[in-house]
Amino acid sequence: MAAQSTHPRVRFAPSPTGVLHIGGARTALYNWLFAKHEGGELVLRIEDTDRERSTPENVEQILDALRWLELDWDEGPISQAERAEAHEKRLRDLVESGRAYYDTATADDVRAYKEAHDNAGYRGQPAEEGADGAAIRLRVPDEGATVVDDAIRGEVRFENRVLDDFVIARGDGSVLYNFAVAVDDLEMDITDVIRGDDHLSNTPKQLLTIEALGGEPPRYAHLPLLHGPDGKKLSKRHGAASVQELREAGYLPAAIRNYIALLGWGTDDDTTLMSTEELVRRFEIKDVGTSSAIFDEQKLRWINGRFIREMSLDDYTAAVAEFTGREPDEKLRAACAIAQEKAQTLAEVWPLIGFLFTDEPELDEKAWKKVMKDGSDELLGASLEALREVETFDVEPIEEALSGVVENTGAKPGKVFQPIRVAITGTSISPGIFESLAALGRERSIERVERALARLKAS
RNA sequence: GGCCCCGUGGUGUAACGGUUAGCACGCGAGGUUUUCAACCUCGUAGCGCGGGUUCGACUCCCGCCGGGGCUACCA
Repeated sequence: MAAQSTHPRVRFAPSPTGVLHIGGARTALYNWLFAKHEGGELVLRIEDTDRERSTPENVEQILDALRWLELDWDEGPISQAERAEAHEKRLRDLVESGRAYYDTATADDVRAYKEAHDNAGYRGQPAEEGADGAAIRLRVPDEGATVVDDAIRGEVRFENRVLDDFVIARGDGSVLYNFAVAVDDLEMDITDVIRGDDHLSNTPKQLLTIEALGGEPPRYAHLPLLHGPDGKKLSKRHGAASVQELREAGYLPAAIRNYIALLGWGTDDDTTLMSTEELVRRFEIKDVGTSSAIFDEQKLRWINGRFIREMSLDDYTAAVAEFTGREPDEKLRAACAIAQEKAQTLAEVWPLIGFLFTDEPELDEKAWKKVMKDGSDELLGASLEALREVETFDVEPIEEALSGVVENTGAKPGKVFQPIRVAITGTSISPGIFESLAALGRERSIERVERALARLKAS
């Protein structure tokens, strides 16, 4: 096993498909939390031995998503291209030392071999060097076992006799992932690798490669995979499945960090809401669970709402400004002030305050029908009179005036307030009615109520 | 098929040989209330199945079932 280091070098390697999935985000977060908690450094390696997938644009999108999530790294991104020389050299070393050999066997050949040998691992016959299109395979020992000492699952044992001599380089000389990553981990002095469970079965290959190279392997930790609500692997079909989509849906980076940290890891004292600082302080890789989890957006919504309500007005205004592409000016700040308690996500804010930023709010006919009943015209008329007489158009005087209407008419508060709400916002859902009126201002409030009244009388 | 991992309410988790199986989201009811939220109270629902081991098993062992991963000259 790797030597204990007081200064861990942790590497993580998101797939550069252009989309940072929730699972990938969680892996990145755990790597980040681990590195911070242990006081080590985080190395970002791009898994781009597949050149078709990892276009520069895709890579940049992944980096963007990570930056937005506020997960920074100390070194990298390291790309395949800049490591090519090292890979070739190690490859040559292995062939020269006899630990790897040229082989022309096809996938069918390998299958046939296994069938003939009771599912034993494939063992090839070395071909002439440079034989046409020959790939290079690593020689796997026949005896013993390759054991992964996993920080989360404990020892996982793979019998060498069932492991194939696997291909480490293609016929054209280019190297394969399991070889490349093993060489990089070794040469870059990586001490800890935290990644998805789907790599557990690949780990013996990497272990064997490092062993053949005469190096010490890093410590591994394999995270259980994430699934969608149907228990299948999480994908776009399950709604928001990527960090980019979560961002568009109006979630806060800190809330996402809190939520996905809890997907597979929990505290011993039932704490749910945690600042990132607290996450860093409490995160222990050994406490990560072993069973796969299902991404549940409802709980994320709840956590996000809690984070929103705890933000300062300035931070909140800035977040809303960024999300809506507006200036975080006084006007927006005032609007945010009356809506902060109401929204679970940033996306829900604008529908609540948009009426303040338009001359004529869009009217929700359904809401109008539901609210404007018999007698609404009289109550609205009375409210209009009361509003006209308010001296200072602030929350308290407005409340006083409208409460007077409720008292004088003996109507239920809702009968008085809802028509006003629809009149000034166009909908039946809005921030507090007094706050909304005050924010809209005298002129516009009165004008809108007049307009509604006219429409009411006309019908 | 072979190899490997996993299995506590609908969801995320805690307890890990002895508790009325805890917490949170959700859901339901009530309260508060100018709408919607928020907030408060109460409630709902769980150890996949079958064998062992043990005085005692959610916890340990075995089998089964279920889910997932790998099994590429993909990553």
